[in-house]
Amino acid sequence: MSSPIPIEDTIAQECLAVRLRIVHRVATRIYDDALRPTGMTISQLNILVATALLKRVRPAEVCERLQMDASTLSRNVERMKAHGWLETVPDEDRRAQPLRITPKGRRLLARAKPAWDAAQAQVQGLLGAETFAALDSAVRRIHRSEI
Amino acid sequence: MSSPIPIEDTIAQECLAVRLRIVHRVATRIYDDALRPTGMTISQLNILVATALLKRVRPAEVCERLQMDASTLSRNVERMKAHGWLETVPDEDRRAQPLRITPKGRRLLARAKPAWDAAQAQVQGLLGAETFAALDSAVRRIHRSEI
DNA sequence: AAAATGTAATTGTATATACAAATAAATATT
DNA sequence: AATATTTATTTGTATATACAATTACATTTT
Repeated sequence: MSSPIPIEDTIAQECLAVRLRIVHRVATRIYDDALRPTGMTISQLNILVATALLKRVRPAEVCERLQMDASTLSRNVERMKAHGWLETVPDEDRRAQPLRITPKGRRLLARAKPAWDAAQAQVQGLLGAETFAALDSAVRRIHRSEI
Repeated sequence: MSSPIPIEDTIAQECLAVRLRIVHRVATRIYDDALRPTGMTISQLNILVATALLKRVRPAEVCERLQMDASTLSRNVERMKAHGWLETVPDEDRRAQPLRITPKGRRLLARAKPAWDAAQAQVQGLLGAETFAALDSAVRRIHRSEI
């Protein structure tokens, strides 16, 4: 006669979310600390990188890539435009507000690179090599499944 | 003569943070969607589980386990107390405000279990088996390194 | 014992996030 | 062509998060 396992034991032992969220908090803290002297956060750096990479990109495509709600991106872009790091360019479809990185944004990116290097190395050490591969394949699966 | 690789290419190809944050957003969406009928979020469920597991726990210990800032936990607990899911019990050290799950909180936990099961299965499928192991060992490393 | 230091938690303020609703413009339907 | 539907983005509102400062209490130092 064994007593049933309490719900909290099962969830604590198996929950993916709690582990993912812990790692997310720790990593965000490390990147944000490193980036603080640049005035940018890791969330904003990821948006800046996506924009620089795609040259000229609609908010909706950044949302798709980063799996971010459009309203979240909108507020982040608002702050980044206020800093002069991003700008909006006209589009044939007048609903669209394509984004482009500004020269000031490019300079910020160059200045932030060493801070990113340091944070990346620190988080890599904390998470272990297998974690990058796991996250990368998870992201690929997410992007494939959203077709 | 090869041109240098642009900063945005390097960061996009290697950044742990962007991958972690994408997976975090997707997983949070799935758990929160599943839990919505219960009135609880996955962040709150994780706090409820930690409290139930430890019977009677100081906020500072929950913060340590979940790697959450004390002010963040304070606001979350505030909401959960307003719902009647958690309560504060007295402590010898009068600075401390130990937490305990209420009977209402226990009933919520039981009611939320099937929703958690469904979300957990869905996220497991999306992230793949190797991801749980990677995250779990990362969390263990984080907890060990914070001694 | 008084003063200084340390610790636990909360409060002020800001960013990050998402859902729901609104707005504006393009496309499809009748 | 007028109406309906869809699409792109923003705005309203709420939770999640953290840093800095504050409050209240405990411990250590003098």
